[in-house]
Amino acid sequence: MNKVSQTWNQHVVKKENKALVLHTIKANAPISRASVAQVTGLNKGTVSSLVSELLDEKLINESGTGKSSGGRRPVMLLLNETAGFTISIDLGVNHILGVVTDLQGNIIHERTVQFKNDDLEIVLTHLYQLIDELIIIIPESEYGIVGIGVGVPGVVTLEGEIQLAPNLGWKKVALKDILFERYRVPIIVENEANAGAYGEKVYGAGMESTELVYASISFGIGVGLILDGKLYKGLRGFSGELGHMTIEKDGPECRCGNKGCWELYASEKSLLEEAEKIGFENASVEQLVFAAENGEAKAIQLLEKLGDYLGIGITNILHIFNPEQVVIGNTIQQAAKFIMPAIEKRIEKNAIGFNKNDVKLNVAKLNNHSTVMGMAAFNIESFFKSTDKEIIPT
Amino acid sequence: MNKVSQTWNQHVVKKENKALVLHTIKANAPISRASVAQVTGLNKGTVSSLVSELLDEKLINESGTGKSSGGRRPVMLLLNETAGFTISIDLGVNHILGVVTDLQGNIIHERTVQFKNDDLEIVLTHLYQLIDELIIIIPESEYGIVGIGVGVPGVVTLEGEIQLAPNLGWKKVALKDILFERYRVPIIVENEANAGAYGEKVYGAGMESTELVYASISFGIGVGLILDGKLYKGLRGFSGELGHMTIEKDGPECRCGNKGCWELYASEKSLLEEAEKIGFENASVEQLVFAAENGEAKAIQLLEKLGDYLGIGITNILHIFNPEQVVIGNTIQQAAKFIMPAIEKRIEKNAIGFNKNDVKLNVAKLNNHSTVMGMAAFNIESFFKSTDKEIIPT
DNA sequence: CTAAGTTTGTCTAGCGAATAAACTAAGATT
DNA sequence: AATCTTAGTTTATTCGCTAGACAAACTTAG
Repeated sequence: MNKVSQTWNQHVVKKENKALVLHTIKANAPISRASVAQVTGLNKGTVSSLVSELLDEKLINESGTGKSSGGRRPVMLLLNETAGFTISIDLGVNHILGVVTDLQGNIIHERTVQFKNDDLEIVLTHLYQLIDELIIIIPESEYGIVGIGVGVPGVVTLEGEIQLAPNLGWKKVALKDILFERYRVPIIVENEANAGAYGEKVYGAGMESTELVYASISFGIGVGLILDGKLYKGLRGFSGELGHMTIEKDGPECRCGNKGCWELYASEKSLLEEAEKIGFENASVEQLVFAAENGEAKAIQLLEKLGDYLGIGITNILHIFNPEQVVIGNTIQQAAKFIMPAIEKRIEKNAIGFNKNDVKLNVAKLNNHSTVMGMAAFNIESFFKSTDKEIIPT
Repeated sequence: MNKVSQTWNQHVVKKENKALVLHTIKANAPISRASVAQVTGLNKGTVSSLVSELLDEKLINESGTGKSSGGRRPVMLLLNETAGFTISIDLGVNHILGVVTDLQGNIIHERTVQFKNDDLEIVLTHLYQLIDELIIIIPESEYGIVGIGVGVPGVVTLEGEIQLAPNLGWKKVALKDILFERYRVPIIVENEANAGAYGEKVYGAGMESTELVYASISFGIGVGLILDGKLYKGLRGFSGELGHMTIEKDGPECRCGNKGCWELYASEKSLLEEAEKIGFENASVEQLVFAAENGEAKAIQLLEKLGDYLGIGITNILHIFNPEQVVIGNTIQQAAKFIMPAIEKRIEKNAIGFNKNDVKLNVAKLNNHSTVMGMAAFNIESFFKSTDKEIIPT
């Protein structure tokens, strides 16, 4: 018989309590030791000693005294947000968006590259160049670059290998290993919709929600699932392929091999194809929205039809997950004014009352930064986990 | 600011370690103290003292000495499975299945009632009578009836209120309160598919799986989700309404208000309606299977078509969740021989490789006992949780 | 049959981490 | 100025785990 389970001992207790104190300071800064004790339920003395360790590790700072509430004035504590920095990247089909954030998720610097050719070697060159430029900008700090995170439009395994990125034309790219080889810092590679979901949960529209579904509507459709407050990835990391959920069982064949997939009706690609058919030649979403805003009926109809199709899939989502919130993100956001009412109308008409009553439907609050901020959140979370002392086994 | 979080202290450590020891004994019985220490990673002395407490609480028993492996012979430990009993019930549309189980999930006694009239008052009378009969049978024990659990074909809130049971014609029935009022023991009311999923996970086909989707195919379709090893219920408990997932966007209207719902194509109801159309008057699933087994082409075709429709929805499930296992349960199991190959064929043809490669597709191993055993598992788990000492807050 | 080695299970001492309570510090209130 | 309040530190105590010693009970080898 093999040793199998996590045992519980005082090391674990300390680790968890320390993380709790750190998280409390991060979330409520500036805050005094006394308030931390009250919020967490820990004893004042315990908090004092944990805080002193966190100060030693430069993870937090004292920031002068606060206001008295009738007695001695408190010493306020802050997260030392510049103790380290993340490099967080949204790798898209024809652009890369890269940011440097501090440990609080504040964007220190931002940079975008546009390109046409999606060949792996070429994109990697752009990526290296972008990362190298961001690295130069990062100020000196205690922990330096705590991680590089990349969100990609494709299927990513739990091990950070891109299995398939159809819109880039990539297969089996071990991006995590490639980047680690080059930069020797912790690397996280994650699906773009998963990252977007997490970004909206941590910094965006979903800060109050634990059950959140993020629908990334762009060229294709990807969905990120936050269930019970955590990103849900499935057995191998391939969950959330709702773009390839059949909504028309005898519909046309999708390139994925399935039939009548949602993204054949409700993606940017399908929108632009429909537009082409009725005379909008080579149009972009932006142009269609512009036309719609100028009152062009054909454009308005196109967008509303798209919203209706989106509503069909989102109704399914409500029935499947009973989420607290559904967030619509990625490039389609530009058309929010026209699609959101159509989505709501479809849900209102079709969804089961219990499942639609308490749900909030929102546009991504971080705009085109959902993915990049999700990657930042992954990086930061992973860094703080690594600062917990290792448990020494016997 | 309010006290908000669980703090970690040595009471929690002890509670968790004790639960770990108990669970290890439950899962590996008969087992010696030494082996428990090895398996859990806890110190021998710690195990000894926790075991002695568990013995005092009559939750476990010593059962004589085991075989020596070259030294002193071990004292084997067993779960005291008869320290208490559960009453677990599957409340169906025209029958009630009730069982008494011990704490290991062994069925001690079983009883079924059939009826035609689904009026609440009448069904409750049957239910009371059944429970009363089961109570009489339960032997004297340390903890007595540790809980009554009822699985119902309907939408159940987190608070155990039946919001709607369409096939029973019930609305807003606070069954949990009603039963507690009468029996004064812990009551659990849960959706039938959720219970079935849990039953298969704990005692059935899914014992090795942490990501399991259980599709209960009967008059309607309900789905239970085991994600990350736990039952996933969504924000209010209404997840898993995959029966009302649109698979034909312009399909006929469902009584739920949506269009082209999966259960309009792939449920027992739809099967029997189709059968009626081609001359099987007033047939049952059983009769159709009988006909198919006798080589009647029309019956075979009907069942295969049903399997094909099921395959469409299950393909969606694979894309949405990337599960480890999909289990088909409830009354449709009788037709497994004909529908399973059709389901597999559809998945093979339509599902994305990544999502179908590692998935296991199975028929419920507990047959028509999935729900009842799930309720037993809920009861037992809830009982063991309640035996953990309370953490005294300061 | 005996001596040596092995395994099980208990016991004791010690350690780490949390708590309670006393204490110091520094303000507000009357 | 005297007293009350609140913040933060220090000390003593408690609790649960671990290590290691030890006794009991068994196997194995000569």
